[in-house]
Amino acid sequence: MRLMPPSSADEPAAVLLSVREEQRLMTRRRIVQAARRVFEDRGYGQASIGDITKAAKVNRATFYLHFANKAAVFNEVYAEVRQHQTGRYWAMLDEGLTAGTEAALRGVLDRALAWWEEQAALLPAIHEAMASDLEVAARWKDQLDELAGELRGYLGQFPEEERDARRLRVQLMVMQLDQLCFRTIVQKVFVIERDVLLDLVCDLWLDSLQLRRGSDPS
Amino acid sequence: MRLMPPSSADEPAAVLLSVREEQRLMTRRRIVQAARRVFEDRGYGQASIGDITKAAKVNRATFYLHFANKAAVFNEVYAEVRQHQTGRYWAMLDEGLTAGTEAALRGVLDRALAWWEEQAALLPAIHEAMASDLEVAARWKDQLDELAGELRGYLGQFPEEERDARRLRVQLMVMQLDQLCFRTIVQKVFVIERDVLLDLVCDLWLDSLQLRRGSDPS
Amino acid sequence: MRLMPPSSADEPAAVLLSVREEQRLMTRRRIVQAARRVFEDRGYGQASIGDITKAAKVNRATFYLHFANKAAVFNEVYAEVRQHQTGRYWAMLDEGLTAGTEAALRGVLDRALAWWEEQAALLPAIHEAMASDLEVAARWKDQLDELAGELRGYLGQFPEEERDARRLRVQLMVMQLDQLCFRTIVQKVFVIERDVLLDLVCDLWLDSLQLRRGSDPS
Amino acid sequence: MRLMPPSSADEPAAVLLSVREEQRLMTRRRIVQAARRVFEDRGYGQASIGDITKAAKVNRATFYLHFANKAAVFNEVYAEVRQHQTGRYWAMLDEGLTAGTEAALRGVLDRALAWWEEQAALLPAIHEAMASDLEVAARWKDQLDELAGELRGYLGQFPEEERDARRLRVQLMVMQLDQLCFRTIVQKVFVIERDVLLDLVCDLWLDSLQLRRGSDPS
DNA sequence: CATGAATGAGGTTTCATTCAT
DNA sequence: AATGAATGAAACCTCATTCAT
Repeated sequence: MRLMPPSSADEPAAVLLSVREEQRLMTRRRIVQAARRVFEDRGYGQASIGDITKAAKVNRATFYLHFANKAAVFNEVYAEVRQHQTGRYWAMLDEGLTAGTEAALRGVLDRALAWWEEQAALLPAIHEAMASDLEVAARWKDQLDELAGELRGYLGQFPEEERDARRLRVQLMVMQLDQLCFRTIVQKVFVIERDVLLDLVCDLWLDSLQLRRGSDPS
Repeated sequence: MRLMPPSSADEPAAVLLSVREEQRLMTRRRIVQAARRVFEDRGYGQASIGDITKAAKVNRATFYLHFANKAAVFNEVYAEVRQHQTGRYWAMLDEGLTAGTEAALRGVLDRALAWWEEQAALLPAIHEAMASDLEVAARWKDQLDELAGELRGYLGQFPEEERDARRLRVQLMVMQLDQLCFRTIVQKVFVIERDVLLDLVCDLWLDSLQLRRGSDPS
Repeated sequence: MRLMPPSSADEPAAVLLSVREEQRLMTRRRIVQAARRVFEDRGYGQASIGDITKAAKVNRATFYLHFANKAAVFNEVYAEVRQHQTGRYWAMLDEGLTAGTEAALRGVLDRALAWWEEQAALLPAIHEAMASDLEVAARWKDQLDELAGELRGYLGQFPEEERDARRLRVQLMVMQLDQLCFRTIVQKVFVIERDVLLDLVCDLWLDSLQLRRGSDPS
Repeated sequence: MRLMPPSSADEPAAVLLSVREEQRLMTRRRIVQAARRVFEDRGYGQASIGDITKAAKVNRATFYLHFANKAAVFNEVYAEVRQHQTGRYWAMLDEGLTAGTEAALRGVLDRALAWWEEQAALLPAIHEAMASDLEVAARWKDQLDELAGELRGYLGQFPEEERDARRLRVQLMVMQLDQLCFRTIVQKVFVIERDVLLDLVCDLWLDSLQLRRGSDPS
């Protein structure tokens, strides 16, 4: 599609992009950022492309130069969120589970809740998109699978034949946490204080994953 | 106003309705049933009122005579699903948990999966509506709370002060099951065989709810 | 249309009407009165039959039992207004013109303004109907012609051959007064104080109808 | 933004418009002209936007690109009519009144009648709109006020303190003429031959405005 | 590359009107 | 005589999308 990129683009960090290319990326960026704001304000279904282009101060037709449709921008917005999360989050979870102590687990879960609190604005849109758009749901599953890949420390503790079941369990617990956070933090349809919530979840994980309780003794 | 109904009308329960009333209810019923079909086919967001009235072979204006908008019919469709579920399902769950044996629990969860399999067609719409419509989400929460009310047998086993936490745990496990079923049975984004799924969930519940494992009697 | 009115109806005042007939008239009356209120509130075009039946607390279908359409009720409402006006108003005008003095004329015009002020609420609807409905416009012309019939005193002063032109002139002046009142009193698009308005019109009539000015001497 | 227009664009009056602009104006023009035809055929209230776009062979959405609603196009149509009238008409009236002779006045009024005859088709819509839409009524008042501004010749004949009253009188006579023309020429609810009408009006104006009758010289 | 203009396809809603009761 | 239910037509409006510039 690009005809004359004078040299290799997208390798390291600060390659020289042609002026055009740079403008193009900037516009794309503007659209993505505007889209995020719009999705936060209006959710997924209610957000129209008109809303997005208006927010980005870009012509509606320009949008179609960069994205095929609403789902496409949404995926880009969502990808950013996931990128931000994935690296740290999962690795941390592995550490916490490997340590296996209540304190470690609590730390991890506390961070998870914090992440939810930060992202609260965008999450209704994400849930909506996930419920209505199979493609988005598939991405979410990918993420759960990435998680599986990161659990090397934790899974290493178990004999080969148990690992699949263990991995699945953790995935289920994460899924449950997701739901819970969504209903309590985002939708507020479930009303529990943060501390109580944290205690509850922590206890539940300890039992469900059969981790040693409380005092990690000698 | 009614001149001639020679004897008591409208007392007990399944009384003679006036002809008018009956026709009216039939039309309403047709709309609700058609709506269900449409929601099953197209999900919530993509379903238009035109689709529904076309399916019900009823004039568009007639729809508005019975319902204020799409959300209103949806609520009626959803209410039917819940009614169908609630009575049996929760009571059964209470029994299973009270028995506390793996076999009993497995039986219950098997029934739950069966329910999900039956309802699979409508569930995408339900999830969509729940994600985008706070009111529908609130109904879902109500249902979880009804559940709590039915757990008399199970909760009775615990001392007063533990009950709240226990109740919450069960609710969380149900929530998790919901999610899991949705992703595996409905969206099929998670691929697990039914047996494996059942084993997994059963084990997880036993641990999470700290029920006695396997053979109880002997 | 009436099958069994036991005796002549509509002659004097208190003929015995059959019960049905009486109910019928009452309903009709309710509709007309409600219609008037609605026309006053919303004008002619914006008033819907639904508005009227809602205001009359009568079923929409009932409306069609009494009137063919909106124009039909409007005509009945309008007829009442005209009835109320015609008798006094025109006779008075004849007297004023016959007297021919400024004082007399001023009295008449003052009453005319008062009438406009009273009717202000309904007039926008009347004007609207008159502009869009030829039939209503025809009624208005009828009224102007009735006026002509009442001017016996005034026209009697002139020789036979002049009378037509004189009559026409008066009609034109009334028409002008109508317009003026509508713009000033009802639409308030023309802003003049009442006194100034009265002076102006009075002077204009004196000139236009060539009446003797001011002091009616000897 | 325009890079290459080598020399001055858009200065004087009938400049080169960009191709885009020109196309846009053409479309707008088509809509306005079609609207006029539709208003002539169906009046104001009965004319729908669908009628207009069908007549213009333009998509309904295109309409909304150019106008906010029916009232907006109507105002543009009406503005054209007024533009066409204003310049000549009022100036002519001033001349006629300044001359003050019956012949001159008759000439003016004859032209006025001719204007009404030309515009007859659109006038029902105009009256309708004026009756139901206060904004349109306000424009009509503006026009009467413009008239006032043009009467320099005529008003100059009177002492300062009389001018206001004189101006108002002329305005009233114009208003009356409007009404009369509407009822006779457009609605034909008043039936008078053109000559008789002209005589009548002419005489009436002479008296009302106290102009010298008939023979001017001597 | 970006844009203004135009389109077509729907969607929701409101009305006037007619039947069967 | 009065009504509740149903209808069909149409109105208005909004969106996603595509051209020509």
